[in-house]
Amino acid sequence: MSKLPIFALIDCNNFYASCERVFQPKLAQKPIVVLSNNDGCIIARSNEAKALGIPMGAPFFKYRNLIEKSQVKVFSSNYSLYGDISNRVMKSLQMMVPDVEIYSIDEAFLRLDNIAYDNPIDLCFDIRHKIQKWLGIPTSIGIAPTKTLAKIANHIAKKNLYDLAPNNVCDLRDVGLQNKILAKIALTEIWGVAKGIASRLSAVGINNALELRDSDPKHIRKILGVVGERIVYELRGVSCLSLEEIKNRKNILSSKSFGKNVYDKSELQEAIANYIMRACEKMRKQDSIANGLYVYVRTSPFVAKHLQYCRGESIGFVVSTDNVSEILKMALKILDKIYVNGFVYKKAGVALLDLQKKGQEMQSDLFDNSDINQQKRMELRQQTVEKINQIFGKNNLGNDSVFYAIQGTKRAWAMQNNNRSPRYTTNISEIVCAK
DNA sequence: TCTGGGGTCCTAGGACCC
DNA sequence: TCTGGGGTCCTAGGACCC
Repeated sequence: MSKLPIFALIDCNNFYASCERVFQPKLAQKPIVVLSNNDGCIIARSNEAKALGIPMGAPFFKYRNLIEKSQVKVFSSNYSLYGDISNRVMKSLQMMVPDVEIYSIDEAFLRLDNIAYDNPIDLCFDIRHKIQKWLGIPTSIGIAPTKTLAKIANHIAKKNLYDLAPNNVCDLRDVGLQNKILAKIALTEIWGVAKGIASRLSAVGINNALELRDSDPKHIRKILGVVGERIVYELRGVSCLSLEEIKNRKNILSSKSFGKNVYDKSELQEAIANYIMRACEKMRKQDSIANGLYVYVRTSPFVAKHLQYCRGESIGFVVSTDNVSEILKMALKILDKIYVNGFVYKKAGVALLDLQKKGQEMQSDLFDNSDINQQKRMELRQQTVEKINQIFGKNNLGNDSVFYAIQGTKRAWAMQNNNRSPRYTTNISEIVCAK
């Protein structure tokens, strides 16, 4: 019989809040919340803020009173900072463990078998200790024979449930322990099970992780499809999901709510143009080209007195492309079609669709008679613009050094983030200063 | 006054082909 | 009156994740 695999899931505790604390240590033990774009929703909370009863995802304005009264420190989201610290965490993990799958900005799966270390628990203690010491970020780790069980172990580790993880490391490899614990795990605590699937399961009398584990996989497949069947096996300790390599994105979105009401087409054009630039930048960074484009605009669904409007449209490209100015032109053409005067617009977005690796594109279309030399010139121009922007960065208004006129300079629609901390690690003018 | 953004995978059903 | 059957590809939409 072959050895069972050993998976670990490491998760940074209250990640965004912890990042803010790294540079403001006086905030240790203090309640912190971090807000979404436009300071709209609460998307991260320190333990102290959770204890005050502030829920995840709640609209900020609904809790403003409580937050002020309890002197909760409020931050707008600072993705340059979180992204940079995340990179450092992942790099550190890769130094300690050969097989790492970066799963999200604050989580990674590790394979702990087949490495020279006597006891995986000791290794995890060591990893936690080092991430804390090197980067100031607290973590929790769950260990188990499958990814799905490791997720559950991590859930236990984070809160030290049932006193199984006094050091924020929970080892759930033992079947006897699994038998005891899974009955206490709600369906929605299982990775891949949310409200919809949980209610379909309880309709057939399955109400916790143990009952799901002990169900007939074929029966579950009929109800939930192959995804559900896989969860049953994973809960049984039969690994169906392995570590995945970093894959290029297949779609890239850029969409944001506006910081104020928008009425004019010209402002929507500015916003769309800027979103296209961000999306193209990401696409070109991963060396992909797009086969399609989606653009949408909408009013706010929360303002009942305004007439609602939401419309998007996608197109497929005849020839796949990463040409920014061509994509921009097409996006503005879609906007012409979907824009209707008279609505109060609150959000817009673009998506580059069906991306593929550059250089692996299909043979050009027979009717593609665009001039190769012109294509080369445009590519060279784009690369030059990117180089200049890389060197000179953005101006105070948020524009790149070189940008399209249609991107505008007023950016009246742009989002608000009144409480953003400095970009300590990615912007030289905002670096910590010792006085 | 004020309600996030960015992803993935799977399935069902229609179009189309032989 | 009787009107095949099987396969693939594509797309929209649902469900989930962080």
